[in-house]
Amino acid sequence: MKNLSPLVQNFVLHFGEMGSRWGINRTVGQIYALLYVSDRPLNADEITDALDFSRSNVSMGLKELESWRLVRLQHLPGDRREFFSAPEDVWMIFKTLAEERKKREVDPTLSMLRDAVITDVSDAGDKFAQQRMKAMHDLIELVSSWFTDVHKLDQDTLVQLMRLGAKVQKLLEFKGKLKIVAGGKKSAT
Amino acid sequence: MKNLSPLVQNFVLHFGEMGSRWGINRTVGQIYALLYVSDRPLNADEITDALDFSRSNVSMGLKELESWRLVRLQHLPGDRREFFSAPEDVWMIFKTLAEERKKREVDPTLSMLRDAVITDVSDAGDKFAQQRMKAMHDLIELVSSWFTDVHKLDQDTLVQLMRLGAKVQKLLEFKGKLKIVAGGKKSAT
DNA sequence: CACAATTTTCAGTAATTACTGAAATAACGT
DNA sequence: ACGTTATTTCAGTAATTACTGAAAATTGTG
Repeated sequence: MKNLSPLVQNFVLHFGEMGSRWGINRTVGQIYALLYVSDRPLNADEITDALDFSRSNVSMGLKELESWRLVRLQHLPGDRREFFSAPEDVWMIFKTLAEERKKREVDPTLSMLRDAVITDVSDAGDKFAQQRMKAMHDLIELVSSWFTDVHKLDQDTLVQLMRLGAKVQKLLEFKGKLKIVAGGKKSAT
Repeated sequence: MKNLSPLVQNFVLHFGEMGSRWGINRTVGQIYALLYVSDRPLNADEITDALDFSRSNVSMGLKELESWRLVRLQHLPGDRREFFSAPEDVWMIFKTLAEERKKREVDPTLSMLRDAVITDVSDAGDKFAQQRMKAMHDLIELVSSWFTDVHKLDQDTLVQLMRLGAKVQKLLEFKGKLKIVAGGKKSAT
């Protein structure tokens, strides 16, 4: 790791370690971290140079980051090389990450569960297993469609909701009461 | 994989694959899946038998699942062996998982970022990097403290909130208006 | 189109992580 | 305390995943 300040080096190394706890490997994590804190787009050689692993590894790492939509490729005028940068908006990054993980991990599971619960089974053990799968399916579906829904909200609303935290309960209770008063027959569900 | 119905076998295999995308390895994923759909606690030998890998591997896998608080150990009267089961409440499972991941992945990152942003730096590049780290820190802190907060809500409230989805925006707008009317000086933040 | 610069691919190898079997330890009943 | 049964540990090995260097492919330029 050449030419990296201790501050950046530390950040990069941490992301390397963390990366390997997720599906992403160490070098990919480091490349992303480097791009994230860089004040300008970097080309593959600069990354190779800064992080000290092979040029081909950087190439593969960048490909992987592109598949996660976490880096943007751009060309600088009068320069033939490809430059990479990490989008600046942290909320956008968060959303992208959530979307990709959902696509790769949640959706396949959901579809497996959906198939499983509509299978005809006679065995008592299978019946029980199916109930359990249904419970899991319903939870995942609820949470993940909530996620998709909430993605549509603009950033300010999202921040407002987060800041509200557990106090959202009061708001929901209040909403319940409103419904009773307004609708008469509707209960506070 | 002996004595497993196709339904269960499929579920178990899927969890094995998925497990390896997370930090958890294939066998641990399979053990959990098996316990999750089982209608009674199982002992280590039964698991070994059903999944066809070594007794010692099962032992290690169970230890790992215990460290994630995803399985419960219990003793059956008149039986010396240890029996394991997966807690039934899916919301509880989800919360446990979120808590553990937060503890293992988010908290260390947060603490690294906190240290990084309070470091004194003079270099312009470092100053920029620090800004970026601050943005990341603030987002993670917001989301993760929201998580902690929301954990305290009872299940029904949580489900209600999720069902509301993007409509929560209306509620927040309404809340804003209320504040203006009631407080006079308070703005709808 | 030929050449130079850049990026990608991929077979081979290194490093890491997962798994096993045997031995050690622990838990219990007599 | 002894023997039996259950569980854990751990060194060795297998399997997987990550990384490299050299060669191939691609891209742009005169």
